[in-house]
Amino acid sequence: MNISDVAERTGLPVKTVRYYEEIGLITPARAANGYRHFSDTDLHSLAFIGRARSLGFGVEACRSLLRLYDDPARASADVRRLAQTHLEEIDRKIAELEQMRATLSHLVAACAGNDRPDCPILADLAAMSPSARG
Amino acid sequence: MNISDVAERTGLPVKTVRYYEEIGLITPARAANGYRHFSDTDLHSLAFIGRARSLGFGVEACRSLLRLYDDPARASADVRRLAQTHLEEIDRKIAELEQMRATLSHLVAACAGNDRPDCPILADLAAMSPSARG
DNA sequence: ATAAAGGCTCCGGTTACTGGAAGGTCAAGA
DNA sequence: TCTTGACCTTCCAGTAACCGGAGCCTTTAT
Repeated sequence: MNISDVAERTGLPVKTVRYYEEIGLITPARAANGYRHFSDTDLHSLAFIGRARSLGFGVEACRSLLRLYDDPARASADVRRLAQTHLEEIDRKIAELEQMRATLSHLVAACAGNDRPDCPILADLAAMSPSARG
Repeated sequence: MNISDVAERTGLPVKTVRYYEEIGLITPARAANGYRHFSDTDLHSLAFIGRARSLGFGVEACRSLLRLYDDPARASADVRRLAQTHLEEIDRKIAELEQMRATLSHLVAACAGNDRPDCPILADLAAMSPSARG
């Protein structure tokens, strides 16, 4: 299979597939003309990576997961630990975004949104903290 | 005030303050020796930016907000629109993370996390979609 | 024969900084 | 006066995970 075939079948952009090769996640064979030739294993790895990426794993975590997948002697505890760590990171991000959302939605609701200059949003941003006020 | 003073008072790293000058968010004066000299206005702008950044606004949005803040003839509707757009972006991100979280926590819960190789997490990642199975 | 489609590499840009190197400046103490 | 150490400066490189495009080669179809 050529690169556009695997791109279509994995849903990954062609550029991304080349990138994954560049960073050593996959190592497709090369045809005589220099074209990449993807095996079913390559295709499978790419699909695996794509799925992991869609769950928010970073590419280095994907590399680890792929290694674990390829290791018949792996311990599921290692996989679980990776996923657990990532899950905690997601929870942190959600909490941060929820915090922003709370403040922001409050401010948006308080803003008249008309042609007058008065604006609680700007007022909030401009309110200096004691330390900055000196 | 020198750069470390404003850094301390705004809570922003020195490097970040220099960066904000580089991209034109602030334009501090320079002393004869080349040192940046920050006015109260600069300090205030930096605090404003820091607060906006903490609400998740991108630096370009910060630039817009700062411009609006400096424009006495602004319409609060413009500010509100900016904040509303950002709020929607936050909601999109939260939804995406919640989706990841749901799948991931399900998988983590299903994984024994012992020294055996069987792992539902890897099984999920390895499950090929029909399009890829082709 | 030619043109479109697909492939290749390499370079630069994205976001918002961060770290570090090399070197000038300033205030305080011996 | 000299030195030490804390500041300050600029410039360069790197981070995450790609994306866009230039310039060039190969294959496929007409």
